[in-house]
Amino acid sequence: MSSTKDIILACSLDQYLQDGYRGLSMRKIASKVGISATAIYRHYSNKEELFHQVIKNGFGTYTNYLLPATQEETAEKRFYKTLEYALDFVMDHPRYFELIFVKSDTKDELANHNDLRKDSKISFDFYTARINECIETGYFKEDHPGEVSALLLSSYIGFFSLYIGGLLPRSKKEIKQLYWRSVERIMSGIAVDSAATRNEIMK
Amino acid sequence: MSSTKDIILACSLDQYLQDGYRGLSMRKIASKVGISATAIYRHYSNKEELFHQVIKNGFGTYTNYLLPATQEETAEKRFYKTLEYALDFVMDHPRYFELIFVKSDTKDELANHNDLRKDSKISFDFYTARINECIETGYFKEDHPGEVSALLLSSYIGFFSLYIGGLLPRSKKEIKQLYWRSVERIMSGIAVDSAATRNEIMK
Amino acid sequence: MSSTKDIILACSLDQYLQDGYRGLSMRKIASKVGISATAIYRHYSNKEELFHQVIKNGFGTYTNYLLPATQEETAEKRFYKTLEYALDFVMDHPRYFELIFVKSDTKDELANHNDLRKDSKISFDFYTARINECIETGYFKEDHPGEVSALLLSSYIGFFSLYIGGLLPRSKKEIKQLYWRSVERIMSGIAVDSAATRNEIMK
Amino acid sequence: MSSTKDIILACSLDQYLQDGYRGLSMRKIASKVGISATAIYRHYSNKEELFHQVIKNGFGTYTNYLLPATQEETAEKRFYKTLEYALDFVMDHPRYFELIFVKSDTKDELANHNDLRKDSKISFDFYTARINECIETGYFKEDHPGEVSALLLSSYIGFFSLYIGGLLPRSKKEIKQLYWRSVERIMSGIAVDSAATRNEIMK
DNA sequence: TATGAATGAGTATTCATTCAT
DNA sequence: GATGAATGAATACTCATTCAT
Repeated sequence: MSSTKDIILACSLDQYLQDGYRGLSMRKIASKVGISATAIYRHYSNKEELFHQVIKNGFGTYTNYLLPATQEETAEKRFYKTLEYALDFVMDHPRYFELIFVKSDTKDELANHNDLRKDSKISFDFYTARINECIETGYFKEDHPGEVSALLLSSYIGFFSLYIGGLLPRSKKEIKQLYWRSVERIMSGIAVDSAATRNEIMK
Repeated sequence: MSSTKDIILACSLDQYLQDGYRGLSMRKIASKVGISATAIYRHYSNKEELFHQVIKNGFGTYTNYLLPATQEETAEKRFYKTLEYALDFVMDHPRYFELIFVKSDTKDELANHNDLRKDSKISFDFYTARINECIETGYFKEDHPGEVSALLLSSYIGFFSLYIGGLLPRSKKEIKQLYWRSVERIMSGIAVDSAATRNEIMK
Repeated sequence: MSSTKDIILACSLDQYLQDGYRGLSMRKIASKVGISATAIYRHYSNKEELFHQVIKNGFGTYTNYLLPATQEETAEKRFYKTLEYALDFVMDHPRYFELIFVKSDTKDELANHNDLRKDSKISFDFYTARINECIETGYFKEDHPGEVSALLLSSYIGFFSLYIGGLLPRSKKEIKQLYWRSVERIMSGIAVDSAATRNEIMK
Repeated sequence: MSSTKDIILACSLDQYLQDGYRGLSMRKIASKVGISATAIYRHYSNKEELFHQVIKNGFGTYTNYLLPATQEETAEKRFYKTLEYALDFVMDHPRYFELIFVKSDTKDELANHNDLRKDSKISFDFYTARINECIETGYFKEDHPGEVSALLLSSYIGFFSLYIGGLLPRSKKEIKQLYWRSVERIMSGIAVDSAATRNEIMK
């Protein structure tokens, strides 16, 4: 029971995922839907509103990838499943990933629309909640959950941003393995333990 | 003694940093420079070549920020100075950072132009070289330098991508402090040591 | 009840017949029609398609001039009526004649579009068919109909090409008479009969 | 001892012969010559004057092909050599042929410039002179030399116009043979002799 | 709900030409 | 003789949007 409105949205997404923002024109969308360009205005008052919905859907999809992680039994497993599902998401929908995490068009939207900010915050809070659990169970060091969450999300976004941009030229299989090795590095640290030395140098 | 050619370049950058790629039109650039739109073509054969130069300048600037790090005395200091200068760069030129690390327009350029790939590779190799030194001096754990480099660059890009996108709403001062705390976390790891457990869960 | 689409076509023709291909610009056409330049694109997807239609109309008109010749009773009359109608065509629509027989723009179109080639072939085949009849009835010498057709068409095109170009500066009436005298010459030959001599010289 | 002026002319010709009139731009010519676009204006006051000279050269070349025919011993041989050299010309320089016999740009020039008309008249008169000779020697029927000349030139132009336009798709060798067969047909006529019948039908 | 027609602003780019040097 | 800088008009074409139906 998908209304024309939904079909327009889906095709906009399609079009965006295929050609990027520059390929997202009302006419192309309309032709993909099979209606006239002007018909879109029946459902969305202008391009901005339409694109707004597209982004909203993007966040929704991402969230739907993550949520099942909550069904795992232990905090540790919930944490790792979250990482795994986030990996699945970017592997399944690389341009989706771009849409919500990389594109500046999206960031402009985020800056101007509170509802999208809320959506985007969900993923962040989801990470934070998982991390919090791990700290509480003693699996993670005592730390500030939000900041750890920021670190993990940063690494995730930066990592796949490089990959999608072609700056980590590996096969899908290799990139997955590298992803997990990177996770492991963040878990255990890359430096031989000498926090004292570091503090001194870092001032 | 800046020639028109240089002024065009500077204004293109300005225009790009202000409005993004969508706002980068020959006419707008020209009006910013104060010449006719067609006069640009005397200096750059087309928009692509002009944008290419803009990006090239971006990479150049970034590289110029990093290079002085090599003058430090020890591998550790060279490593931390690299991180510090990278921080300076993004603080001084946040939209520049976007230009070379985030914008997909740039990635398209990278995909098609070997010279830019080379430029972009420099920063990666620079990181790798610093890390390699730290491993050799025993300051870092034995590890694959390129992969550690990828992790650090990922975190850097993702972190400031979030910040610039407004998803880490902090003051300049706070973000710098958070940056260093994140570095420290990567150094020492976020998990209580139990690699065995991790391996089991992560399969 | 001529739609805007038809008016555009007519004005394109007008514009072309007036200024040649170099004067055939979307803007000029639009201003002639009395609509905005972009409105044309509602009806023709681009200049090429529009010009394609103009040419197609040209061939159509030409064919419509010739066809009635088939209604004559004898092969001879059908042949001469064909020549007469071809004359009428070029007299009524000299720039039309140019469009389909002279302009290299048209030839480019012909080279790239099979449908136009088909249209253009019609006139040739029409001639050939008329000639074939005349050979069969014994009115023409035994000969290769296609080659005779090529000769007649060549003469026709070259003759009026010269006329339109102003290199045969005569009145309309005079040019018609000269046309028929030229036809007569082709019919009966210009040389005193001495094929043997010719063969010798021509090797 | 070719001055820059001559080189510009040669390159304009080159450019024209290569890309047609639409490809004949001052900038392209200049780059071909190896000078700046504005330097052309030292030698030709504008594009029109330059193109004028190009056409003039075209006629000159054509004439140079024909002239040696006068050195034959008999009127008949001079006539056939003329036809042969005209064939050579179009085979050697098909785009040249186009320039002076087909292009409407040239015709516009002819219409506006007496000197070109004079040049163009030379070829016509040359034909006429050859034909006149043949009539006087009794090799051709008694006839109006100028009109016979027009017929021959018409056939020549139309024939190769079709060939160059791709409407007589034959090999170079075949087209030459067809050319001579067409000449033979014009010599001896295509109709079985029955001028009376013709006169009746043609009224 | 939807369409077809139309618009005006905008896109990159090419061109012949002028002018100061 | 020649150049480099610049211009203004023109090119085809795309776009989001409006309006009458």
